[in-house]
Amino acid sequence: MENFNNQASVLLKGTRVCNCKYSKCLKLYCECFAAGEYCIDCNCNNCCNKPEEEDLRLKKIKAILERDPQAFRPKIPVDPETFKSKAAPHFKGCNCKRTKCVKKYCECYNAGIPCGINCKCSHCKNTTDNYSKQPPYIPPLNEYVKFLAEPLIKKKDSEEDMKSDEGSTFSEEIAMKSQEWISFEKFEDSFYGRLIYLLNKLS
DNA sequence: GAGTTTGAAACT
DNA sequence: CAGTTTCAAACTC
Repeated sequence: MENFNNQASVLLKGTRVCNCKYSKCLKLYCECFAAGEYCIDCNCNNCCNKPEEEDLRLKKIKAILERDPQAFRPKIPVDPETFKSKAAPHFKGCNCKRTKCVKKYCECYNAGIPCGINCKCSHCKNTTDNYSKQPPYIPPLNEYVKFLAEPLIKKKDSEEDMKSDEGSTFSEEIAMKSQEWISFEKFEDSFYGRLIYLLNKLS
């Protein structure tokens, strides 16, 4: 936990730059906010996604998580070594209707991954045969996100959504994941570590 | 660079 | 939870 808090104390900034005008960078529309990062050197207006507005920022994060405990879970599997998406399905899937998933409006196409079983798109051309045979992508829960999301899920969801807790333990679930997820889990550890650290400051 | 299109996120 | 609105990025001209 010590190491994890040290990680959390530094909100690493990626290469993204947002241009938000109306969201104050406190909604998931903002790429930086959605990634759990402060806006640094962005082109945004009235930005509140910065250390000076931390109280407001944390309230917004908490409100979003109340609505959807998975909201800040990375939707695209990312290899932290290369920062490139891995060949696994988008967590939520896309819902493209007009672009056939061959333009960057499509989150899957934009991430360089084919659409998969999680997608609800129409007339999709962003597919591969191999890919459609893959099982559903269920992002791994690490100890951090379990700590964060469990109370929210309990409050929000029905008993059937909780049954995985009764069955296989968290560590067993992780053990069942294929080797390719390991680097992604490390990525999540870092991301959720920061997030939970911030949430702890709220309570 | 301005205006349009698009689909995720947010809201009702 | 389905329909609508808001939003910022992608795209077109």
